[in-house]
Amino acid sequence: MADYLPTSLARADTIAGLAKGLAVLESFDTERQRLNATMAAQRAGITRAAARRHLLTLAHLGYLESDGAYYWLAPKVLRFSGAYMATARLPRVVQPELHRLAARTGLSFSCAVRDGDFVVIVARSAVRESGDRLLAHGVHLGSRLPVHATSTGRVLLAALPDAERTAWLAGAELPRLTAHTVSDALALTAVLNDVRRLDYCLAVQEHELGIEALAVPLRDMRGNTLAALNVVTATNRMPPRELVAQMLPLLQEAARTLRPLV
Amino acid sequence: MADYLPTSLARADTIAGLAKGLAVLESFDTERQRLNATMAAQRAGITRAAARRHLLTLAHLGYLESDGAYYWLAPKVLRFSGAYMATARLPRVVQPELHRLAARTGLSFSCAVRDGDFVVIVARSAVRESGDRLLAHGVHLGSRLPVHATSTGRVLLAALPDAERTAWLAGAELPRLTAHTVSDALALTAVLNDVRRLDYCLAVQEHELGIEALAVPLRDMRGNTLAALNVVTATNRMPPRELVAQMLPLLQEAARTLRPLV
DNA sequence: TAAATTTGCGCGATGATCGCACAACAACCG
DNA sequence: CGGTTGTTGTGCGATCATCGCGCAAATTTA
Repeated sequence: MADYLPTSLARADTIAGLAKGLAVLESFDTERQRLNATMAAQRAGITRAAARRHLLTLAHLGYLESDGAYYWLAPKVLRFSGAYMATARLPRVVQPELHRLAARTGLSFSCAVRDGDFVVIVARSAVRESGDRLLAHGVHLGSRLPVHATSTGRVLLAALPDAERTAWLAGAELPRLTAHTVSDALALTAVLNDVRRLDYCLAVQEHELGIEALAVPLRDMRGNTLAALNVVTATNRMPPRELVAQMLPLLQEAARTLRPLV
Repeated sequence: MADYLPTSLARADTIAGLAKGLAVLESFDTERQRLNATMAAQRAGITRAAARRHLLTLAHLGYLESDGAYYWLAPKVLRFSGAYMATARLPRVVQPELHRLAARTGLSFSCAVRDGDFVVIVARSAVRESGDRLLAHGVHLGSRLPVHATSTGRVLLAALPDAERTAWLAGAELPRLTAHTVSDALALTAVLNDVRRLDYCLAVQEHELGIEALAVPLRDMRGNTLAALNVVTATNRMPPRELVAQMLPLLQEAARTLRPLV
């Protein structure tokens, strides 16, 4: 949804039509894959007539397909991720290292950055266990996972300046995703302090039952945290303690190797 | 450079701001990764002042990052591909089959659809040969490859109704990418007729030297060609004739298996 | 069949977007 | 070193694209 907060009033240079159109495009997500004008309007927070015009425009440009009444995402939207993946430095340098780690260990590795309340997967090397795809099988490039319940998200939150972290915590929702999710701001603060101290984060079954993950920050030479690297596995395949013992050194080494490159 | 059709602006019920904003966003590609207002303006075909406003809007919404003068794509653009991949039927059902093929053969398989002069990769299973990544290493999900010089592209062109094919050929550019690229409309017509007759396409070193690919159409139960499946390998690893002999049956079987699912 | 609800879309009013134009800055050079 | 030329940032009034109202058609419900 568009937020034109009056923080900086000089921001009159915004194209409303573009903001609305992207809000419409964003309202197609995992839950709502097919929308008509009415539904798109309420999801994007605009009027039905406006939603219709924006949907028609997006369909004409090829980003949506339509049967006349309903609209859904067209493959053309992949153009943006293709361009991002081809040009952005981060995924380009991180990807080979993730492949190396996956080949060496047989586990799945990802690299994520934060976007608001979510982390976005920008690189990933999933192991392909013939037959069973138990492991976070819905996680693609570009997947968005809640920042408070993921190892990568917490590493990225822990890297925020105190003021920013506090501000975020004040406005965050922290939904409980499993029985193990830390969904209380105070408890999460304590967790984040631990992450800062230890410089890694272990998240066991907080996002999905049976799944655990271990993340470390990826910093540049000036010490800015640019992203988080993590490894994901099933709890019944490797107990948490063993995960840390075996994988933390590998992740830290990868982060060190990548440091001059990112 | 690909001109973005001005016809879209002529159509009633189109939001000009949205069309321009997306043209601006599209002007970031592999060649031009960082743009300032002037460059974006000329690439998107709008005035500098307008480009500036649209860039600012996109940056505020989080789709672009900026240092004040230059702009580049932010990871948030992956949101669209994430949504597409999670919801679209085609990649969801095709992906596992591609993995199976790759695991069985040790070669790389893709699924592509057409978008204008390009094919868009919507699913892919690349083999990860430890160390050497000779194989079309720049091809990601969402990559766009020229339709006339790729096996998948030709399968998709061959499936067009005659009128549409002729119209496309009349306006197409057919750039020569290697010494082997068929870049003449008449010759391409002959190739496409062969593809129709054989119901597969072999493209040897037409897109990239040392690379060959074999594609078959993926049809639904009503006979509509929805996409193309292909396998890519190095010419020195498997001679063209052998590629067809060994891989064509597998691709055809995969297409048959997927037919009721797509 | 009628009533209730949803959807498609035309239309005139209005305010968002347009690009001109000028100032500030940078680069080049005679 | 000052003059000249090219580039960039952005304010401003005019204009035309966008707004959402509201009706009619389509669809659903009773």
